[in-house]
Amino acid sequence: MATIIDVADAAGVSTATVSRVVNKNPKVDPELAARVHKAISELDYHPSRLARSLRTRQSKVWAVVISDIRNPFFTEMVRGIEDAAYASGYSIVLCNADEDEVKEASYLQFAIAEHVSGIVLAPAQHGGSTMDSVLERGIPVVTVDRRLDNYELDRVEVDNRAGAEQAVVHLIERGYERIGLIGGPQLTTTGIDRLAGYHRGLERYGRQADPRLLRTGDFREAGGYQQMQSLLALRTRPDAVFVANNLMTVGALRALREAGVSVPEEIGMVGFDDMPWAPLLHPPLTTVAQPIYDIGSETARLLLSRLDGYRGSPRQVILAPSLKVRASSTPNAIPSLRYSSGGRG
Amino acid sequence: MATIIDVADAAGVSTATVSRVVNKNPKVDPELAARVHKAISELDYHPSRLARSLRTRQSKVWAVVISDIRNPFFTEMVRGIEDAAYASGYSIVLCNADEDEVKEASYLQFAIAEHVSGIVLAPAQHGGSTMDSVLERGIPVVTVDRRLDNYELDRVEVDNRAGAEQAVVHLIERGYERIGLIGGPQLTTTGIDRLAGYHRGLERYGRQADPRLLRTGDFREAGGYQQMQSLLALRTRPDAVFVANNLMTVGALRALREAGVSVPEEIGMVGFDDMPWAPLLHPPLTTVAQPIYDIGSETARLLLSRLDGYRGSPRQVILAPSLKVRASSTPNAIPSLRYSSGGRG
DNA sequence: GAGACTCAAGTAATGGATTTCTTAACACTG
DNA sequence: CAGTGTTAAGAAATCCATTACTTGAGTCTC
Repeated sequence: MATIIDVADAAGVSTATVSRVVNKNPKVDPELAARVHKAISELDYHPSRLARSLRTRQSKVWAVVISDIRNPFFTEMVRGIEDAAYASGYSIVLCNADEDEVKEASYLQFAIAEHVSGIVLAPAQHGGSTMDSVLERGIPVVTVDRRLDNYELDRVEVDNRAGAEQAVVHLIERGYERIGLIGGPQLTTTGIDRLAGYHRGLERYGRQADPRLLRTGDFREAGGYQQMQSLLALRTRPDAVFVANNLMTVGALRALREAGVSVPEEIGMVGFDDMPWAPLLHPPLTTVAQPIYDIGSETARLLLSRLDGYRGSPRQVILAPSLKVRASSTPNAIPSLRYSSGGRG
Repeated sequence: MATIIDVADAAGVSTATVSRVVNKNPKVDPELAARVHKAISELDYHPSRLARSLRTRQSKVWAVVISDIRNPFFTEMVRGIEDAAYASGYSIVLCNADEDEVKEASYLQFAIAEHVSGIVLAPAQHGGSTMDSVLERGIPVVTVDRRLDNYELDRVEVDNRAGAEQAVVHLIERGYERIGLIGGPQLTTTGIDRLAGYHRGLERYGRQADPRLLRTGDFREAGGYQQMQSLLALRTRPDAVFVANNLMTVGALRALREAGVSVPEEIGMVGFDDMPWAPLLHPPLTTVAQPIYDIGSETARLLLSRLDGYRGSPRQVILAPSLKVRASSTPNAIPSLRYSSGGRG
């Protein structure tokens, strides 16, 4: 493997000159530059990022720490980040914290040690994550989807409260009376905000939440399944349920299917996060859709501006969710319509 | 940020001794070691991986180059890899080649430059990927899901041919006559093998493929949608379709839904790759299920054994797929049964 | 007790780049 | 033509750890 010294020797120049050529320093004699280029291609020389990073104290890499790689929401978001990063010459190291604060912390340590130039974080817990060591080192951080309440950072989210509120209002307007909730962990801001939106939706119609209909899941399929089973075990079941994320919705639907409960007749359903297969479910699922890819690209934009030297106060980008009404929440729909509506838009 | 020199000064020893303590070299005076440990924790010293990797010419990182991060198959597989890697002290850099050979090559270059200790690759093209530069450097590579025909490498796959064959045989036995195919790119071994399995399934019943019913997709949702539309435009449509991957199946189902075609009555469907939501679709989807997580952990196992010094000839691990029969392929099923069968197993 | 041997600890080379500082060549000015 | 300024190129320091080699103290043996 050729090093800069080999190239310098081959081209008959110093390593400094090779470095200048590689880094496109304009004040190099074109003839010398040509010799260097020739040597580089002949020796198939590729600068060691390791050595370069060690010296410059930065690498063109972002750490993207997400909470669950199996959640299609996050992977689609990562795509949005990656496209923007790639276009600006950055690579991404994807770290799956698995909703585990310890794993998250170890990945943040990794990011520091690796001298990444920026971090995107979807925190496992809103109050956790001691980011101090990261921030001390001046590494810019953007939180996405969820936020950290104890730090003032650039962040991108959707208006989770509004989204949940819309979902509940929609269910009320469709005539549902006993609206249950399978919420997210109260350690996450999305869990908190969506719960708040649920309450606000009810309040808008002068209703109060029935605590017996409230469940807290783990944002995973298994949690949705369990919590729905628990709701079904009630003496008086809810007649509709708002489920606060996509994976839990899958689990909840499975529980309903197994119990032979018909949707939307016996129980109406609205999920959070739209997915390509949502309209194909039985019945097609009403969801609160987030502009996932845009969330990713907005996040990248904020990080890029920091890396570009922006030193202003933290910004927040709040994107609007939108309700995709489909059959799972429309008991009074004409059956033939029920399956045709709700394209992916 | 503290360096090894700071620690050495604080503890009153040389950097060599600090390094020995950090690397758990047993021949260090316990008293000195204690002083070093004290200094390390007081200064909050973390060794620079960069410097360490530069010196040792290896880093405890694997590059995992997958072809499509939006495909849940790959993300679940990555989980399998990651769990095993993490347990052995390795981190993972996930690279999304996006079915693009150029991007794939650039990520492989990145992996070399980064001195990763191993590479997991799901190649975009079976004959492409000049792995020469990687292999020259002795970096162990395991291909997964798809293989590279021009290199002899450790690899993990499912028996794609058998899976496709099973799917087609199943459709025949359910009474379907004109069985179409939405296959994968013939640049991928999975695309090739699943096509071969399709043919073999037909042959087992003495049938021949009707070329008008064969379509080649791109393993993405949009491709499945288009190809299904194209099949629906035929004068004599197929009465069943085998779709060679999960995302294309979603697209194909969307096309059917939009065209108002009933499944399984007018057209029977079998998809490749089971997903949590497959039983929840309308109708519940028959699939060829792969042991995805196990594919990931087997891959990690092969890579770990190479890193452990194994120098033997390349191994192949072929896992068996299994057919999950659900309603989308069973036109004669008793309706009430149709929705209860097909748990996730 | 001198020479051989052990062994822990230190010194310094090393990995591969970047970058500050220095040098030398050249042009320009008075 | 001496003195100054400009500038490209080279020399060498630097980033931070690992490790081969060296040193020196202590042990052992005859």
